[in-house]
Amino acid sequence: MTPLTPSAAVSPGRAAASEARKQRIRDAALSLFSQFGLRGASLDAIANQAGVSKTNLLYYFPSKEKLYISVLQQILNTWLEPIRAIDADQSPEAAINHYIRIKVELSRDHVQASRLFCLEMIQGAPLLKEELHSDLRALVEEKSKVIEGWIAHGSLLPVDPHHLIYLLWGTTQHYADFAVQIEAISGKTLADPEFFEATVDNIQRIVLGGLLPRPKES
Amino acid sequence: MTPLTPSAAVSPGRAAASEARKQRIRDAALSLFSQFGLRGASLDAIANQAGVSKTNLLYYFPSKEKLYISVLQQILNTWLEPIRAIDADQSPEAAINHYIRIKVELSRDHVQASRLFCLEMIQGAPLLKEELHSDLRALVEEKSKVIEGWIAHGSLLPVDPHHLIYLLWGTTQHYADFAVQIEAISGKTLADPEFFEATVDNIQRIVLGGLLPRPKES
DNA sequence: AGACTGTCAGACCATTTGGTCCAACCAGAA
DNA sequence: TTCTGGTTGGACCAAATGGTCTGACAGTCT
Repeated sequence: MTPLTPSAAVSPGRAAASEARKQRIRDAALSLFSQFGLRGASLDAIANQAGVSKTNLLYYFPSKEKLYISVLQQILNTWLEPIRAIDADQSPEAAINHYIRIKVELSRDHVQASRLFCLEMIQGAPLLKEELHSDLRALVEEKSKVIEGWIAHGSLLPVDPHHLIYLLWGTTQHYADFAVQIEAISGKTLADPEFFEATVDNIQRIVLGGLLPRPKES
Repeated sequence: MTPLTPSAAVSPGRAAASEARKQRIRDAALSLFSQFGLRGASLDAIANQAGVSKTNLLYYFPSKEKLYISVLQQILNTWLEPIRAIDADQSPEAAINHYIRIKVELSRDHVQASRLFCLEMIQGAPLLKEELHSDLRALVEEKSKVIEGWIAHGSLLPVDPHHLIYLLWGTTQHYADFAVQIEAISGKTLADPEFFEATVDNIQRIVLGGLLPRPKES
Protein backbone atom coordinates (compact mmCIF):
# COMPACT_ATOMS: atom_id res chain seq x y z
CA MET A 1 0.00 0.00 0.00
CA THR A 2 1.46 3.32 -1.00
CA PRO A 3 -0.39 6.41 0.19
CA LEU A 4 -0.10 9.32 -2.15
CA THR A 5 -0.53 12.21 0.25
CA PRO A 6 2.24 13.56 2.40
CA SER A 7 0.08 14.00 5.47
CA ALA A 8 1.64 16.64 7.67
CA ALA A 9 0.44 16.03 11.19
CA VAL A 10 -1.93 18.72 12.39
CA SER A 11 -2.28 20.34 15.80
CA PRO A 12 -4.04 17.95 18.17
CA GLY A 13 -3.66 14.25 17.60
CA ARG A 14 -7.44 13.89 17.85
CA ALA A 15 -8.15 15.47 14.49
CA ALA A 16 -5.13 13.78 12.98
CA ALA A 17 -6.55 10.40 13.90
CA SER A 18 -9.60 11.03 11.78
CA GLU A 19 -7.41 12.14 8.90
CA ALA A 20 -5.48 8.91 9.23
CA ARG A 21 -8.78 7.09 9.13
CA LYS A 22 -9.76 8.91 5.97
CA GLN A 23 -6.48 7.93 4.40
CA ARG A 24 -6.93 4.31 5.42
CA ILE A 25 -10.29 4.38 3.71
CA ARG A 26 -8.81 5.94 0.58
CA ASP A 27 -6.08 3.33 0.49
CA ALA A 28 -8.57 0.50 0.79
CA ALA A 29 -10.73 2.16 -1.85
CA LEU A 30 -7.77 2.43 -4.22
CA SER A 31 -6.99 -1.20 -3.67
CA LEU A 32 -10.51 -2.37 -4.48
CA PHE A 33 -11.45 0.17 -7.12
CA SER A 34 -8.25 -0.63 -9.01
CA GLN A 35 -9.19 -4.27 -8.96
CA PHE A 36 -12.90 -4.20 -9.69
CA GLY A 37 -13.72 -0.72 -10.91
CA LEU A 38 -16.20 1.78 -9.57
CA ARG A 39 -19.21 -0.47 -9.94
CA GLY A 40 -17.44 -3.70 -9.13
CA ALA A 41 -16.16 -2.66 -5.71
CA SER A 42 -18.67 -2.52 -2.88
CA LEU A 43 -18.66 -0.08 0.01
CA ASP A 44 -18.94 -3.02 2.37
CA ALA A 45 -15.76 -4.51 1.02
CA ILE A 46 -13.91 -1.19 1.15
CA ALA A 47 -15.04 -0.43 4.69
CA ASN A 48 -14.14 -3.93 5.71
CA GLN A 49 -10.65 -3.74 4.25
CA ALA A 50 -10.13 -0.32 5.83
CA GLY A 51 -11.23 -1.71 9.19
CA VAL A 52 -14.07 0.74 9.66
CA SER A 53 -17.83 0.45 9.52
CA LYS A 54 -19.67 1.34 6.34
CA THR A 55 -21.44 4.12 8.20
CA ASN A 56 -18.13 5.58 9.21
CA LEU A 57 -16.96 5.46 5.63
CA LEU A 58 -20.07 7.28 4.51
CA TYR A 59 -19.50 9.82 7.25
CA TYR A 60 -16.20 10.85 5.72
CA PHE A 61 -17.19 10.42 2.08
CA PRO A 62 -20.84 11.22 1.49
CA SER A 63 -21.22 8.84 -1.42
CA LYS A 64 -19.41 6.12 -3.30
CA GLU A 65 -18.76 8.40 -6.23
CA LYS A 66 -17.33 11.13 -4.02
CA LEU A 67 -14.93 8.60 -2.56
CA TYR A 68 -13.97 7.44 -6.02
CA ILE A 69 -13.31 10.97 -7.19
CA SER A 70 -11.30 11.71 -4.09
CA VAL A 71 -9.08 8.72 -4.78
CA LEU A 72 -8.73 9.58 -8.44
CA GLN A 73 -7.85 13.16 -7.67
CA GLN A 74 -5.03 12.05 -5.44
CA ILE A 75 -3.61 9.98 -8.25
CA LEU A 76 -3.79 12.49 -11.05
CA ASN A 77 -1.15 14.87 -9.79
CA THR A 78 1.38 12.16 -9.11
CA TRP A 79 0.65 10.82 -12.54
CA LEU A 80 1.47 13.88 -14.55
CA GLU A 81 4.54 14.82 -12.56
CA PRO A 82 7.12 13.06 -14.76
CA ILE A 83 6.09 14.76 -17.95
CA ARG A 84 6.23 18.15 -16.28
CA ALA A 85 9.90 17.54 -15.63
CA ILE A 86 10.72 17.48 -19.34
CA ASP A 87 12.70 20.59 -20.03
CA ALA A 88 14.16 22.20 -23.14
CA ASP A 89 17.46 22.87 -21.36
CA GLN A 90 18.25 19.18 -21.04
CA SER A 91 19.64 17.16 -23.87
CA PRO A 92 16.92 15.04 -25.44
CA GLU A 93 18.88 11.96 -24.56
CA ALA A 94 19.06 12.85 -20.89
CA ALA A 95 15.47 14.04 -20.75
CA ILE A 96 14.02 10.95 -22.37
CA ASN A 97 16.22 8.58 -20.42
CA HIS A 98 15.18 10.26 -17.21
CA TYR A 99 11.52 10.28 -18.17
CA ILE A 100 11.55 6.57 -18.93
CA ARG A 101 13.19 5.76 -15.62
CA ILE A 102 10.77 7.87 -13.59
CA LYS A 103 7.80 6.40 -15.39
CA VAL A 104 8.94 2.82 -14.83
CA GLU A 105 9.47 3.71 -11.19
CA LEU A 106 5.87 4.89 -11.07
CA SER A 107 4.74 1.60 -12.57
CA ARG A 108 6.70 -0.20 -9.91
CA ASP A 109 5.70 1.88 -6.88
CA HIS A 110 2.10 2.73 -7.73
CA VAL A 111 0.72 -0.31 -9.46
CA GLN A 112 -2.78 0.19 -8.12
CA ALA A 113 -2.87 3.85 -9.05
CA SER A 114 -1.72 2.98 -12.53
CA ARG A 115 -4.44 0.40 -12.87
CA LEU A 116 -7.19 2.62 -11.58
CA PHE A 117 -6.10 5.26 -14.04
CA CYS A 118 -6.21 2.67 -16.80
CA LEU A 119 -9.66 1.49 -15.72
CA GLU A 120 -10.94 5.02 -15.80
CA MET A 121 -9.58 5.50 -19.32
CA ILE A 122 -11.10 2.27 -20.56
CA GLN A 123 -14.49 3.36 -19.32
CA GLY A 124 -14.17 6.58 -21.23
CA ALA A 125 -12.90 8.67 -18.32
CA PRO A 126 -16.31 10.11 -17.45
CA LEU A 127 -14.84 11.90 -14.47
CA LEU A 128 -11.56 13.04 -15.98
CA LYS A 129 -12.59 14.01 -19.48
CA GLU A 130 -12.61 17.68 -18.68
CA GLU A 131 -9.16 17.70 -17.23
CA LEU A 132 -7.88 15.63 -20.11
CA HIS A 133 -9.13 18.20 -22.57
CA SER A 134 -7.81 21.18 -20.66
CA ASP A 135 -4.84 20.55 -18.37
CA LEU A 136 -3.37 17.44 -19.90
CA ARG A 137 -3.80 18.64 -23.44
CA ALA A 138 -2.06 21.93 -22.68
CA LEU A 139 0.75 20.10 -20.91
CA VAL A 140 1.31 17.76 -23.83
CA GLU A 141 1.20 20.63 -26.27
CA GLU A 142 3.83 22.45 -24.28
CA LYS A 143 6.15 19.48 -24.14
CA SER A 144 5.56 18.73 -27.80
CA LYS A 145 7.02 22.14 -28.54
CA VAL A 146 10.12 21.20 -26.60
CA ILE A 147 10.47 17.99 -28.58
CA GLU A 148 9.96 19.82 -31.85
CA GLY A 149 12.66 22.22 -30.80
CA TRP A 150 15.05 19.31 -30.37
CA ILE A 151 14.11 18.02 -33.80
CA ALA A 152 14.62 21.44 -35.42
CA HIS A 153 17.97 21.63 -33.70
CA GLY A 154 18.89 18.31 -35.24
CA SER A 155 19.45 16.55 -31.95
CA LEU A 156 16.47 14.29 -32.51
CA LEU A 157 15.28 12.49 -35.62
CA PRO A 158 11.97 13.72 -37.02
CA VAL A 159 9.07 12.15 -35.18
CA ASP A 160 5.57 13.22 -34.21
CA PRO A 161 5.91 14.28 -30.56
CA HIS A 162 2.42 13.05 -29.76
CA HIS A 163 3.15 9.54 -30.93
CA LEU A 164 6.44 9.55 -29.11
CA ILE A 165 4.65 10.48 -25.89
CA TYR A 166 2.00 7.83 -26.46
CA LEU A 167 4.68 5.23 -27.03
CA LEU A 168 6.41 6.15 -23.80
CA TRP A 169 3.17 6.18 -21.85
CA GLY A 170 1.97 2.93 -23.30
CA THR A 171 5.21 1.08 -22.82
CA THR A 172 5.86 2.11 -19.25
CA GLN A 173 2.24 1.80 -18.14
CA HIS A 174 2.19 -1.70 -19.58
CA TYR A 175 4.54 -2.96 -16.89
CA ALA A 176 2.05 -2.04 -14.17
CA ASP A 177 -1.24 -2.93 -15.83
CA PHE A 178 -0.11 -6.16 -17.44
CA ALA A 179 2.16 -7.24 -14.62
CA VAL A 180 0.42 -10.62 -14.44
CA GLN A 181 1.13 -11.30 -18.07
CA ILE A 182 4.73 -10.18 -17.76
CA GLU A 183 5.23 -12.27 -14.70
CA ALA A 184 3.71 -15.27 -16.45
CA ILE A 185 6.18 -14.90 -19.29
CA SER A 186 9.35 -13.51 -17.77
CA GLY A 187 8.79 -14.81 -14.27
CA LYS A 188 9.89 -11.45 -12.89
CA THR A 189 8.38 -8.27 -11.49
CA LEU A 190 9.60 -4.71 -11.37
CA ALA A 191 10.09 -5.35 -7.67
CA ASP A 192 13.14 -7.35 -8.72
CA PRO A 193 15.90 -4.70 -8.99
CA GLU A 194 17.67 -6.53 -11.79
CA PHE A 195 14.52 -6.82 -13.84
CA PHE A 196 13.72 -3.19 -13.14
CA GLU A 197 17.10 -2.07 -14.47
CA ALA A 198 16.81 -4.33 -17.48
CA THR A 199 13.40 -2.87 -18.24
CA VAL A 200 14.60 0.71 -18.05
CA ASP A 201 17.71 -0.07 -20.05
CA ASN A 202 15.93 -1.90 -22.84
CA ILE A 203 13.26 0.72 -23.30
CA GLN A 204 15.86 3.44 -23.35
CA ARG A 205 17.98 1.58 -25.87
CA ILE A 206 15.11 0.82 -28.23
CA VAL A 207 13.59 4.26 -28.10
CA LEU A 208 16.81 6.19 -28.42
CA GLY A 209 18.92 3.88 -30.54
CA GLY A 210 16.35 1.87 -32.46
CA LEU A 211 16.72 -1.73 -33.43
CA LEU A 212 18.37 -1.62 -36.83
CA PRO A 213 22.17 -1.52 -36.86
CA ARG A 214 22.62 1.33 -39.33
CA PRO A 215 20.18 4.21 -39.39
CA LYS A 216 18.74 4.00 -42.86
CA GLU A 217 18.70 7.45 -44.33
CA SER A 218 15.80 8.15 -46.63
CA MET B 1 -34.32 -15.52 -44.89
CA THR B 2 -33.06 -18.31 -47.11
CA PRO B 3 -30.11 -20.18 -45.69
CA LEU B 4 -27.06 -19.86 -47.88
CA THR B 5 -25.67 -23.24 -46.97
CA PRO B 6 -28.22 -26.04 -47.24
CA SER B 7 -26.02 -28.41 -45.30
CA ALA B 8 -27.23 -31.48 -43.53
CA ALA B 9 -28.09 -29.62 -40.36
CA VAL B 10 -30.92 -30.80 -38.20
CA SER B 11 -33.02 -27.71 -38.70
CA PRO B 12 -31.13 -25.23 -40.81
CA GLY B 13 -33.12 -22.06 -40.24
CA ARG B 14 -33.77 -22.65 -36.57
CA ALA B 15 -30.25 -23.57 -35.56
CA ALA B 16 -28.78 -20.68 -37.48
CA ALA B 17 -31.18 -18.23 -35.91
CA SER B 18 -30.32 -19.36 -32.42
CA GLU B 19 -26.62 -19.19 -33.20
CA ALA B 20 -27.12 -15.63 -34.43
CA ARG B 21 -28.92 -14.87 -31.19
CA LYS B 22 -26.07 -16.31 -29.18
CA GLN B 23 -23.67 -14.13 -31.09
CA ARG B 24 -25.80 -11.04 -30.52
CA ILE B 25 -25.67 -11.80 -26.82
CA ARG B 26 -21.92 -12.28 -26.92
CA ASP B 27 -21.53 -8.99 -28.75
CA ALA B 28 -23.61 -7.13 -26.21
CA ALA B 29 -21.73 -8.86 -23.41
CA LEU B 30 -18.40 -7.81 -24.90
CA SER B 31 -19.62 -4.27 -25.16
CA LEU B 32 -20.69 -4.06 -21.54
CA PHE B 33 -18.04 -6.27 -19.95
CA SER B 34 -15.34 -4.24 -21.69
CA GLN B 35 -16.82 -1.10 -20.23
CA PHE B 36 -17.68 -2.14 -16.69
CA GLY B 37 -15.94 -5.43 -16.08
CA LEU B 38 -17.38 -8.75 -15.01
CA ARG B 39 -18.94 -7.44 -11.82
CA GLY B 40 -19.88 -4.05 -13.14
CA ALA B 41 -22.01 -5.24 -16.04
CA SER B 42 -25.45 -6.60 -15.21
CA LEU B 43 -27.23 -9.39 -17.01
CA ASP B 44 -30.24 -7.15 -17.36
CA ALA B 45 -28.21 -4.57 -19.23
CA ILE B 46 -26.60 -7.17 -21.47
CA ALA B 47 -29.90 -8.84 -22.31
CA ASN B 48 -31.44 -5.48 -22.93
CA GLN B 49 -28.68 -4.37 -25.29
CA ALA B 50 -28.82 -7.70 -27.11
CA GLY B 51 -32.57 -7.31 -27.49
CA VAL B 52 -33.43 -10.54 -25.70
CA SER B 53 -34.93 -11.33 -22.34
CA LYS B 54 -32.72 -12.12 -19.40
CA THR B 55 -34.25 -15.58 -19.25
CA ASN B 56 -33.33 -16.15 -22.85
CA LEU B 57 -29.78 -15.07 -22.16
CA LEU B 58 -29.57 -17.52 -19.27
CA TYR B 59 -30.98 -20.18 -21.52
CA TYR B 60 -28.00 -19.93 -23.84
CA PHE B 61 -25.39 -19.18 -21.19
CA PRO B 62 -26.14 -20.92 -17.92
CA SER B 63 -24.44 -18.28 -15.79
CA LYS B 64 -22.86 -14.88 -15.97
CA GLU B 65 -19.40 -16.31 -15.56
CA LYS B 66 -19.95 -18.84 -18.35
CA LEU B 67 -20.95 -16.02 -20.64
CA TYR B 68 -17.89 -14.03 -19.63
CA ILE B 69 -15.59 -16.94 -20.31
CA SER B 70 -17.24 -17.59 -23.63
CA VAL B 71 -16.61 -14.00 -24.68
CA LEU B 72 -13.05 -14.06 -23.45
CA GLN B 73 -12.33 -17.30 -25.24
CA GLN B 74 -13.44 -15.82 -28.54
CA ILE B 75 -11.05 -12.93 -28.07
CA LEU B 76 -7.95 -14.83 -27.10
CA ASN B 77 -7.33 -16.50 -30.43
CA THR B 78 -7.68 -13.30 -32.40
CA TRP B 79 -5.37 -11.68 -29.95
CA LEU B 80 -2.40 -13.95 -30.31
CA GLU B 81 -2.64 -14.26 -34.07
CA PRO B 82 -0.23 -11.42 -34.97
CA ILE B 83 2.65 -12.73 -32.93
CA ARG B 84 2.25 -16.17 -34.45
CA ALA B 85 2.95 -14.60 -37.82
CA ILE B 86 6.47 -13.61 -36.82
CA ASP B 87 8.79 -15.82 -38.82
CA ALA B 88 12.53 -16.31 -38.97
CA ASP B 89 12.48 -16.30 -42.77
CA GLN B 90 11.44 -12.67 -42.91
CA SER B 91 13.86 -9.82 -42.46
CA PRO B 92 13.52 -8.37 -38.98
CA GLU B 93 12.60 -5.04 -40.49
CA ALA B 94 9.76 -6.51 -42.52
CA ALA B 95 8.59 -8.73 -39.67
CA ILE B 96 8.49 -5.98 -37.08
CA ASN B 97 6.94 -3.47 -39.44
CA HIS B 98 4.27 -5.96 -40.32
CA TYR B 99 3.66 -6.89 -36.71
CA ILE B 100 3.22 -3.26 -35.69
CA ARG B 101 0.75 -2.63 -38.50
CA ILE B 102 -1.31 -5.71 -37.71
CA LYS B 103 -1.37 -4.88 -34.03
CA VAL B 104 -2.48 -1.29 -34.61
CA GLU B 105 -5.17 -2.63 -36.92
CA LEU B 106 -6.32 -4.84 -34.06
CA SER B 107 -6.46 -1.82 -31.78
CA ARG B 108 -8.55 -0.04 -34.39
CA ASP B 109 -10.94 -2.85 -35.28
CA HIS B 110 -11.34 -4.56 -31.92
CA VAL B 111 -11.31 -1.80 -29.36
CA GLN B 112 -13.69 -3.54 -27.02
CA ALA B 113 -11.85 -6.82 -27.19
CA SER B 114 -8.63 -5.03 -26.42
CA ARG B 115 -10.19 -3.35 -23.43
CA LEU B 116 -11.75 -6.49 -22.05
CA PHE B 117 -8.39 -8.20 -22.35
CA CYS B 118 -6.81 -5.29 -20.51
CA LEU B 119 -9.47 -5.41 -17.79
CA GLU B 120 -8.86 -9.09 -17.30
CA MET B 121 -5.11 -8.49 -16.96
CA ILE B 122 -5.62 -5.69 -14.46
CA GLN B 123 -7.72 -7.95 -12.29
CA GLY B 124 -4.99 -10.53 -12.30
CA ALA B 125 -6.39 -12.62 -15.14
CA PRO B 126 -8.07 -15.14 -12.84
CA LEU B 127 -9.53 -16.94 -15.82
CA LEU B 128 -6.58 -16.77 -18.19
CA LYS B 129 -3.67 -17.33 -15.88
CA GLU B 130 -3.28 -20.92 -16.90
CA GLU B 131 -3.15 -20.17 -20.57
CA LEU B 132 -0.75 -17.32 -19.98
CA HIS B 133 1.64 -19.64 -18.25
CA SER B 134 1.40 -22.39 -20.83
CA ASP B 135 0.41 -21.33 -24.34
CA LEU B 136 1.40 -17.69 -24.32
CA ARG B 137 4.66 -18.30 -22.54
CA ALA B 138 5.65 -20.99 -25.03
CA LEU B 139 4.70 -18.77 -27.92
CA VAL B 140 6.75 -15.86 -26.63
CA GLU B 141 9.68 -18.16 -25.95
CA GLU B 142 9.54 -19.44 -29.50
CA LYS B 143 9.44 -15.97 -31.01
CA SER B 144 12.19 -14.79 -28.71
CA LYS B 145 14.41 -17.42 -30.26
CA VAL B 146 13.67 -15.94 -33.67
CA ILE B 147 14.58 -12.48 -32.46
CA GLU B 148 17.76 -13.76 -30.86
CA GLY B 149 18.61 -15.38 -34.17
CA TRP B 150 18.33 -12.03 -35.87
CA ILE B 151 20.56 -10.46 -33.25
CA ALA B 152 23.17 -13.20 -33.58
CA HIS B 153 23.08 -12.72 -37.32
CA GLY B 154 23.79 -9.04 -36.80
CA SER B 155 20.61 -7.82 -38.46
CA LEU B 156 19.25 -6.50 -35.18
CA LEU B 157 20.96 -4.59 -32.39
CA PRO B 158 21.22 -6.48 -29.09
CA VAL B 159 18.02 -6.22 -27.11
CA ASP B 160 16.11 -8.43 -24.71
CA PRO B 161 13.39 -10.00 -26.89
CA HIS B 162 10.95 -10.04 -23.99
CA HIS B 163 11.19 -6.33 -23.43
CA LEU B 164 10.92 -5.68 -27.13
CA ILE B 165 7.71 -7.68 -27.25
CA TYR B 166 6.36 -5.89 -24.17
CA LEU B 167 7.15 -2.55 -25.76
CA LEU B 168 5.29 -3.49 -28.92
CA TRP B 169 2.33 -4.85 -27.00
CA GLY B 170 2.14 -1.89 -24.69
CA THR B 171 2.45 0.72 -27.37
CA THR B 172 -0.08 -0.72 -29.78
CA GLN B 173 -2.54 -1.71 -27.09
CA HIS B 174 -2.38 1.81 -25.74
CA TYR B 175 -4.16 3.19 -28.78
CA ALA B 176 -7.22 1.09 -28.02
CA ASP B 177 -7.34 1.23 -24.25
CA PHE B 178 -6.48 4.90 -23.88
CA ALA B 179 -8.35 6.06 -26.95
CA VAL B 180 -10.20 8.67 -24.89
CA GLN B 181 -6.97 10.21 -23.72
CA ILE B 182 -5.49 10.17 -27.20
CA GLU B 183 -8.58 11.70 -28.66
CA ALA B 184 -8.55 14.37 -25.98
CA ILE B 185 -5.00 15.30 -26.87
CA SER B 186 -4.65 14.66 -30.59
CA GLY B 187 -8.31 15.05 -31.47
CA LYS B 188 -8.08 12.00 -33.69
CA THR B 189 -8.93 8.32 -33.61
CA LEU B 190 -7.50 5.32 -35.38
CA ALA B 191 -10.69 5.38 -37.40
CA ASP B 192 -9.17 8.35 -39.19
CA PRO B 193 -7.06 6.74 -41.96
CA GLU B 194 -4.47 9.51 -41.87
CA PHE B 195 -4.03 9.23 -38.13
CA PHE B 196 -3.87 5.46 -38.44
CA GLU B 197 -1.05 5.65 -40.96
CA ALA B 198 0.79 8.26 -38.92
CA THR B 199 0.53 6.01 -35.87
CA VAL B 200 1.91 2.98 -37.66
CA ASP B 201 4.64 4.99 -39.29
CA ASN B 202 5.82 6.72 -36.13
CA ILE B 203 5.93 3.55 -34.07
CA GLN B 204 7.83 1.79 -36.83
CA ARG B 205 10.31 4.63 -37.17
CA ILE B 206 10.98 4.93 -33.46
CA VAL B 207 11.31 1.22 -32.82
CA LEU B 208 13.43 0.44 -35.84
CA GLY B 209 15.42 3.63 -36.26
CA GLY B 210 15.47 5.10 -32.78
CA LEU B 211 15.39 8.77 -31.97
CA LEU B 212 19.02 9.79 -31.87
CA PRO B 213 20.55 10.84 -35.19
CA ARG B 214 23.80 8.90 -35.01
CA PRO B 215 25.16 6.76 -32.26
CA LYS B 216 28.55 8.29 -31.48
CA GLU B 217 29.69 5.03 -29.97
CA SER B 218 28.41 1.51 -29.94
C1' DA C 1 -53.74 -35.15 -35.25
C1' DG C 2 -51.00 -35.57 -31.07
C1' DA C 3 -46.80 -36.22 -28.49
C1' DC C 4 -42.14 -34.57 -28.10
C1' DT C 5 -38.47 -31.34 -27.95
C1' DG C 6 -36.17 -27.08 -28.28
C1' DT C 7 -37.00 -22.20 -27.59
C1' DC C 8 -38.60 -18.25 -25.17
C1' DA C 9 -40.76 -14.89 -21.62
C1' DG C 10 -43.14 -13.25 -17.26
C1' DA C 11 -43.42 -13.79 -12.38
C1' DC C 12 -40.80 -14.66 -8.67
C1' DC C 13 -36.91 -15.22 -5.00
C1' DA C 14 -32.75 -14.61 -2.04
C1' DT C 15 -28.91 -11.83 -1.70
C1' DT C 16 -26.31 -7.76 -2.20
C1' DT C 17 -26.04 -3.00 -2.90
C1' DG C 18 -25.74 2.14 -1.82
C1' DG C 19 -27.48 4.90 1.47
C1' DT C 20 -30.36 6.65 5.84
C1' DC C 21 -31.64 6.93 10.79
C1' DC C 22 -31.01 7.01 15.37
C1' DA C 23 -28.76 6.11 19.51
C1' DA C 24 -24.45 6.09 21.70
C1' DC C 25 -19.80 7.55 22.59
C1' DC C 26 -16.15 10.86 23.95
C1' DA C 27 -13.12 14.85 24.41
C1' DG C 28 -13.15 19.35 26.15
C1' DA C 29 -15.80 23.93 27.67
C1' DA C 30 -18.97 25.64 31.35
C1' DT D 1 -20.44 17.37 36.89
C1' DT D 2 -23.09 18.62 32.73
C1' DC D 3 -23.48 20.23 28.26
C1' DT D 4 -22.04 20.14 23.44
C1' DG D 5 -20.60 19.00 18.89
C1' DG D 6 -17.91 16.02 16.32
C1' DT D 7 -17.64 11.09 15.70
C1' DT D 8 -19.01 6.06 15.43
C1' DG D 9 -21.69 1.84 14.62
C1' DG D 10 -26.00 -1.34 14.50
C1' DA D 11 -30.44 -1.71 12.50
C1' DC D 12 -32.81 -0.78 8.68
C1' DC D 13 -34.63 0.24 3.74
C1' DA D 14 -35.56 0.37 -1.26
C1' DA D 15 -33.54 -0.83 -5.39
C1' DA D 16 -30.86 -3.81 -8.22
C1' DT D 17 -28.86 -8.21 -9.13
C1' DG D 18 -28.01 -13.22 -10.46
C1' DG D 19 -30.65 -16.95 -10.97
C1' DT D 20 -35.04 -20.30 -10.80
C1' DC D 21 -39.73 -21.87 -11.91
C1' DT D 22 -43.58 -22.45 -14.55
C1' DG D 23 -45.76 -22.37 -18.60
C1' DA D 24 -46.52 -21.17 -23.45
C1' DC D 25 -45.43 -21.41 -28.40
C1' DA D 26 -43.43 -23.49 -32.66
C1' DG D 27 -41.65 -26.85 -35.40
C1' DT D 28 -40.80 -32.15 -36.05
C1' DC D 29 -41.70 -37.08 -35.82
C1' DT D 30 -44.88 -40.96 -35.58
